[in-house]
Amino acid sequence: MEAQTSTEVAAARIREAILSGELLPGERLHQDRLADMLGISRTPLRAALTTLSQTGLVSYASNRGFYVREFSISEVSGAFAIRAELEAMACRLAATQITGKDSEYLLQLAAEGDRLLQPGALLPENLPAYRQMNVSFHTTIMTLSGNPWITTLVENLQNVPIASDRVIVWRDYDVIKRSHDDHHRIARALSNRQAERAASIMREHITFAHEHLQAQLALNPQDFLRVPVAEKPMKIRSGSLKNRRKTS
Amino acid sequence: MEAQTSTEVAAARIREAILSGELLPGERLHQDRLADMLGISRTPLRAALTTLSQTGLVSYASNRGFYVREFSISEVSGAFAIRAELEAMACRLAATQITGKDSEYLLQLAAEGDRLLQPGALLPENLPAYRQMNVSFHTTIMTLSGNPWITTLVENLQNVPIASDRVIVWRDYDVIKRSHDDHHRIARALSNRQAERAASIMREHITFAHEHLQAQLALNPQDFLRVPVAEKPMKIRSGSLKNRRKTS
DNA sequence: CAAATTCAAAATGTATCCAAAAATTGATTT
DNA sequence: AAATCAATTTTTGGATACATTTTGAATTTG
Repeated sequence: MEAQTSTEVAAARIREAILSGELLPGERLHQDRLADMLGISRTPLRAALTTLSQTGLVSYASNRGFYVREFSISEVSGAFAIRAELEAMACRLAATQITGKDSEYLLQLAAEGDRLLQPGALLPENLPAYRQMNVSFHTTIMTLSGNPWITTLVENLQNVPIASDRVIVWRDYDVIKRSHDDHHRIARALSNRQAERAASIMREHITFAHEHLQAQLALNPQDFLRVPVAEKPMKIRSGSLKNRRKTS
Repeated sequence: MEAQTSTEVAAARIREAILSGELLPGERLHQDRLADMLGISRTPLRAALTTLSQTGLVSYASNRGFYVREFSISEVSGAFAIRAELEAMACRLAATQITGKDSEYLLQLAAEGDRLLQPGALLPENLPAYRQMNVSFHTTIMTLSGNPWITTLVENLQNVPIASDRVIVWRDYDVIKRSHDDHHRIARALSNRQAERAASIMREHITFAHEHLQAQLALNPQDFLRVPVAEKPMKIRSGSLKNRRKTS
């Protein structure tokens, strides 16, 4: 088990709390209270908040403290647009230098997706696995691009709550099926070193995901208020992050 | 004059020290020493280092401290490649929504460049002004794109020491002249809403800058060991950041 | 003699305390 | 009654003290 400093734990915990909607956009992050809730002192808490403020999840004003950052619709859209461009670029680069082993891995991920979609629907119990497969597929390609900045920058963009590829609208089977078919085509195009083709499919893949998400957001906003992301609960003490006060 | 917290001052000071080469890549950043050098305690210093580690200038390992981050050649190249792509994208987006006033400003910046290059060379005393004009030109276009992420992400890439657009190889007049001619063409293309044309020129503009910089780096590496960036010296106490020890 | 081990010194991580700034409250004035 | 201002409270920023981890050199052991 690797050693984790309480700053890192706090940062991860707060990050999850924000992405999951436990802490709402615009909400003030009182240092005393938060530190108390997490059971740590203000020093590591402030370090964690400083980290998060640089990654963009938290905003900060000197002498006024930290807030959960608010994202405008245009920022969310913008994040998708850049992701589409960067991941298309990743495809272009990856296609020129992909090895047989790499293609095999991508095709394997696609096959795993097939398996998870076999029932003719994305079952709730298969959602985490599918999500994991999806993340792996995208990050693998970005890694294969050979340009580490793509991974880094896209990671930044994932911090925009709704634009995260951890969000999957899993109710609409047809859309998922088609999206997964994109994965197959991308994997094949990369295997065949069809750079521009892979890039095009990827661009459309992400652009459509954006469009679809926006449509869903307009229809069922409540589904996105609390995005289910908690893979590993990462519990520090017991109880929720909110509604805890000093006991002394 | 706006209030600045000592954390912010320290971050700015260390940032400059790294970009200017005063602190060398890979160098260990001892907290006690650095704090002492800057005349502050470790608390704000650590906050500053945390900030810098998130922006990518400083690397960090838990319980092992902070280091000046080392960049591989491939990372520097990668940063340029992404910049080329993102700024080309900015051109594409800006072209569709540019106003007369915006074009006028870009053309004005180009005209200022003409004025600075009038002598038939980029004189050392004109270098800061030219650099400023160059930065303004690029950031203006990114702002006009309407996608704030472009500016944010490119700013991240600027933290890669050599890939910063504050670096201008000002000795080679022909190259600068041609590069500045690109600016004119980009400004005109944007004014005429020629999106793809503007994007193409911008991509080549940055790609060539990279190529030229690499060639220069191979020829005269010493020119890049200490990149002259200090516009505002930002002196905290007197003396250099290095070679100071506790006096007690 | 080399590798492993131990233990002290040094450096990092965290808690607590103090100072400075901002927010709030209440009184006062218009 | 609304606005203004001063005093109080709250909250943030920074310094110091303490705890934990790492490091490195001396010592031991095979």
